[in-house]
Amino acid sequence: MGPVPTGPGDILDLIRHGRATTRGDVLEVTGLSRMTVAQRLDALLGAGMVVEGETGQATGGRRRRSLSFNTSQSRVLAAAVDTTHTRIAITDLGGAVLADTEIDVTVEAGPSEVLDRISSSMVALLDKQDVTPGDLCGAGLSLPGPVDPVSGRPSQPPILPGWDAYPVAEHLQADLPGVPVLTANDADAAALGEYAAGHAGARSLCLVKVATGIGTGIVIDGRSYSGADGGAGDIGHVRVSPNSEALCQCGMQGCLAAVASGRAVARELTALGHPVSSGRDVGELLAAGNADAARLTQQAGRRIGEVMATVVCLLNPEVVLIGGAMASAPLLAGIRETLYRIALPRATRHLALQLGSLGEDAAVVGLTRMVVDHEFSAEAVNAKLR
Amino acid sequence: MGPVPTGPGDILDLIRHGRATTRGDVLEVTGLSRMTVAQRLDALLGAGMVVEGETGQATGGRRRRSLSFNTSQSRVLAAAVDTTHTRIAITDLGGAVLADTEIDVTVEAGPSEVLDRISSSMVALLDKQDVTPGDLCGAGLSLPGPVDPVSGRPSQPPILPGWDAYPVAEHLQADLPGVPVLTANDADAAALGEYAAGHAGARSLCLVKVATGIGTGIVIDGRSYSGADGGAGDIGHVRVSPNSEALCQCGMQGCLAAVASGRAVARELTALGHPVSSGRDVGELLAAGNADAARLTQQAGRRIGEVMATVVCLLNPEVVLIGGAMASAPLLAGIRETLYRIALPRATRHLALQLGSLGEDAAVVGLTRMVVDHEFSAEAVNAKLR
DNA sequence: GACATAGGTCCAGTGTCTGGACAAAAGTGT
DNA sequence: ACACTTTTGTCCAGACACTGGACCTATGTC
Repeated sequence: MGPVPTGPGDILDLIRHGRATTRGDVLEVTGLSRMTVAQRLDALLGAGMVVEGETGQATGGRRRRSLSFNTSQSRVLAAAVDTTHTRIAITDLGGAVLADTEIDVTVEAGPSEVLDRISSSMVALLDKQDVTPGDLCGAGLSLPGPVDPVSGRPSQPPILPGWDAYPVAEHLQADLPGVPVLTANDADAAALGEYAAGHAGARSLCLVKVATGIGTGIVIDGRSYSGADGGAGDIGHVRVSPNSEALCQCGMQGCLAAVASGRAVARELTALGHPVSSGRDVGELLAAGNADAARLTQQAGRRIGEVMATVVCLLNPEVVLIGGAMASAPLLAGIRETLYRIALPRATRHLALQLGSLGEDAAVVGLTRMVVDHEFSAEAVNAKLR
Repeated sequence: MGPVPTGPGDILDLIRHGRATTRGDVLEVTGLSRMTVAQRLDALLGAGMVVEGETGQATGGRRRRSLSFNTSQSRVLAAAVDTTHTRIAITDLGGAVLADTEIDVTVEAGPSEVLDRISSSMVALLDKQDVTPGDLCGAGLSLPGPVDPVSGRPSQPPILPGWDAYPVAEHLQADLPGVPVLTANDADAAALGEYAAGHAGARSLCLVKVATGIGTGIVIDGRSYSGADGGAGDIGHVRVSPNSEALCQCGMQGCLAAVASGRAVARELTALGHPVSSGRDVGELLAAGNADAARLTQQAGRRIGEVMATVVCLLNPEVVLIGGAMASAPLLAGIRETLYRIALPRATRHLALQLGSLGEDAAVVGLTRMVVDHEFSAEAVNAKLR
């Protein structure tokens, strides 16, 4: 067995991560000979993994042709499952959404029924767009609960009854012959999406998803960190109000989620005469400019900021983003207010705290990135190309 | 430039991390031919990086000779700086302390004076043990404050006046010609030490250092995580008692460190007639079986447990260890009590929460590990051995 | 002493990468 | 139009490194 010193995959990695954008760059970065680089690029161009473009750089001679990852060589099918609805999308390999749909299905119906419904919607979406499973390089699914990083299965999820250790990927694979299926936690996927879309250089990024529940996703050095058994980022059940009587879904009292989640804000809004129930409903009121919703959401943000102060001190992230259905100016203002007051100045000094840029698409984009990172890793590509 | 497909360094990595302990293992894991493996091992054995041992495995034929990293091929000089004293040690490459000394020097004296004193003590210790700088493969120094992961210099330390961005490594290098000097935060170093000594397989480990101050070190996948600018793990200034009037060193009120650190406990003990001031003093009272110290330390543990609940929810670590001068049964009991009551059951279900096993040596062992990881990385070894 | 396992070494063959030379392509200037 | 520059493609002999089989030695057990 001949070894693969510097295979095409390694070159692709350089190109995908922007460390080389022309042939000259590849030559310089790898130190390989021109012959070898030409060979590698032949393979990559031949396989359609890389495409050439033109750069307008006028240097007094022939212009160098730019190299870039071919994001339209195939598609990714992504499904972002949330408690009451699921977003399904077909994306190109850069995370651009080519087609999407949304179905109303509550996770409480259990994995078998939910996944069947997702599966048939996926097939319908593929059909409608004239995409066959063969056009897909992978599929991804995110869940609103912890996912074991090794097995890829739900890991003792608090709000997904009957889902524990359910073989999610295997279930979907039945309708997607030959397509690898990856799974992740929704906040983790969203964090990876925001990382890929706008903060690809950041050493550490933290996304707070505020919707019906509250959770965070952590990206360190470009890789999702999900903890020993997938439970990392679960800040919804941190005790913030020891004396509060607000009962949380988890059965405890005083959880952050019990006083600051979409569910909690919805309850307060209902009491004020705006009958809503989910974080998404609150988001709609916010978008409509409802003053009560803005005030209560900002108040929730202040409580979330308390916990985020600890998170920021502990992780010292470069970027903190706010996502989820309730992501909005009032929420950001509330979080910012408490965070900057409570946390050590040194921890917030270089911190970028802002709203996520992808909105509802974050998880879908993150899933695409996961699939692409997996299917176009140096090893995978080296294995594919002889 | 000939590439290095699978250099000796890669083989050493396998051996160092216990993924191959015999020649047969190396053959199987790498898939290389016997000839090549023999060549690589010749190089490693010849350079003294690997030594052979005997295994008593009776398999009905010739016994396989075990391969192990040669921990006595050279030495590491480690200095663990704490607020009032510094521990200096010479270790072998496995982290075993061969000689050590301690000097009383307060960091408030400023970097130049402190490092001069450390430097001369280092030289004295080397002389006494007949070790020359040439026998060292590296040196490490840990500081009780954030260290920038890129520059290796103190990064806006709250309690190290005058140390900000001071070129620590360069200062020490003057007396250690040709010896690479690495720097780290003390809790990070201690976490890495405990990881190396007893939890080498853990995906994520968190060490809480409770001494005069409170901080944590985080190890993920065998590598220290210190955040965007070295500030990760700084939980001492998380607000736990919003209404407390206890003023913290940092100028704020209600910090964890203000109510649960060694300094806080010492103050309370002094009020009870035991005149002490540092976390170390408290540790001595604890060791002597003082009941007041035990009670107050356990009480401090309860407060620390509150914050650790958040930490555990956020990071979902596999192992949490208690270290620092106040590490003791009462402290552990206090932390355990609150943590298991407050945190989500799923987060603590598989959690190993215990006292660190290295005590005062943790940081020194961690520094050794840092140096060894750096100097005997696959790339470094491949570069050294042709 | 027969047999099993671990390990060393020789050697021809294979395949990959180098590095220099040369040429073509695609620009810019006079 | 012509010379010059920069980027890229291609040819080729030589240098290396690794394979994989054969054969041998060392060190065990039964």
